[in-house]
Amino acid sequence: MQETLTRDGTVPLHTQIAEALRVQIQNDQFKENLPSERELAERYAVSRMTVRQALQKLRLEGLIYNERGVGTFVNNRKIDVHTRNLNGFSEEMISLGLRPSSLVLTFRRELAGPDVMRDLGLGAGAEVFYLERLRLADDEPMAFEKTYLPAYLFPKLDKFDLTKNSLYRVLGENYDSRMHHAEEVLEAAAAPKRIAEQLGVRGGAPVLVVHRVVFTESHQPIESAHTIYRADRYRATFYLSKNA
Amino acid sequence: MQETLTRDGTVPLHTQIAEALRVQIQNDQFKENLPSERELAERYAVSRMTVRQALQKLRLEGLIYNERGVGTFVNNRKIDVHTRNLNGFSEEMISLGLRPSSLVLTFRRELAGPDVMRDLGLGAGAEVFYLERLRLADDEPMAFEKTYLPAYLFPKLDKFDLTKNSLYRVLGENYDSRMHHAEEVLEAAAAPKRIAEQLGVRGGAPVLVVHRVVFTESHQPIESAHTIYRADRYRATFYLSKNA
DNA sequence: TAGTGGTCTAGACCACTAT
DNA sequence: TAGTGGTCTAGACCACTAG
Repeated sequence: MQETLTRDGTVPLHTQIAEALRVQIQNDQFKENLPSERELAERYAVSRMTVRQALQKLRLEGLIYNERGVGTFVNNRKIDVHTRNLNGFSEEMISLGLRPSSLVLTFRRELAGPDVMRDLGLGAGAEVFYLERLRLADDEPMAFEKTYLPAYLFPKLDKFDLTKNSLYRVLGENYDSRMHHAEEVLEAAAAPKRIAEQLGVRGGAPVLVVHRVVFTESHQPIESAHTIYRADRYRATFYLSKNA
Repeated sequence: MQETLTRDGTVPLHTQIAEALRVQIQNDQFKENLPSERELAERYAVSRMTVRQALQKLRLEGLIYNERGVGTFVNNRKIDVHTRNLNGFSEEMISLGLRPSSLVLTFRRELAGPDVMRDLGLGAGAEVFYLERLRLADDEPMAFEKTYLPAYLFPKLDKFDLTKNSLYRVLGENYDSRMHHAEEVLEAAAAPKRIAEQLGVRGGAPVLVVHRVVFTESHQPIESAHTIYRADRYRATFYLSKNA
């Protein structure tokens, strides 16, 4: 069997192979063990190093693992890694089998505070867009989210309807600004009254606070966000590796 | 300048290069930008692919980042990534500049419960070692930790004094069992009374619960642990990447 | 012994950035 | 134009595992 890849240089071969394998894994095309690296190289008509690059990606997600001298195997634990969802709240909820929706509570331009200035690498007096959203999953409150974006990078951002459009899609399609990596700090807290009310929990109930700063490929910070999850509805899963 | 590496095959060249670069980065040997990949290849007398493997490791930790057509740069944000500390509590505390210590509260052999059986892939009736420790940083309670280990993998584990020896060191040196990767689930909770007392916080205070399952290279689970951190003392930092 | 993943080489071409 | 990182090739040898 010879699989064909797009070779016009727009999408790296290893990315295409990784995505193809991901689909096949999700559809249980492999019982447990994947074809050997040499066989995959032949199947996709690429070198073995290219196959290894594709497998490395899936390995770091915890989707597969290797045994020296034995082979490559599918990780049968059905983990849904938070890391994998560097695409935003909506995608993560969908992958969890939930229907996401949002309520925009606030959207305005304002002066950046000291923490936001530091996160986004801004100077004194810089302005940001401040977006406050209630995030729902299956129409039930899941998280309260405060997002800050540098105003100078996204002129006229307030012209977009963020009720209907994904923020990341707006940034990507209209400003050519795409997330590439991010820093996240997770901590536990007691819900302040105003946020507890929005989330539908009692004041002081435990919440998981995820503070995320998102960067482009050239390491420019484009977003600082605080997502306050209901502890009874959300847990964050990570996959750690000595190779990372 | 020609750097020499150990070439007896015991430690991969890319690992040695990564560690050498890590030290140089910590000592601010590079102002901001690293030498180019081609220059590093020459300096260490290896191929460029080997250098890239070393850099990939540091990139996934968030220690460095790349700009196409420009170069490789040190990430100046002083983040202390939780992922990097796949070595245990002690190492993580030291990297945070704190002095770690432990108090063993319980250490016994017992029948595995259903959750532990699932985590460790054990059958009904299997036994585990149960270890309960209070983890201190600078002599102040930081976390309460419950650890489960398959008894059949670690016979006579109870002969070791875990007050003085690192658990991971004991497993590595005496049972040749080394952690290679792990799954972690993080959630927020309210501290139950008994644990709150140990941690020195009021009952119901927010805590960050980290549930970790540790695997060897051949994907055998060797440990299931629940670490309950004081929310006022601990936050977990992660670095996420599209390449992972 | 045959097959596997882990490592490594010595090149190559590309798109991109800075000058 | 020169230099950079991103990608890819077509090999190679090794340690390891299974039969």
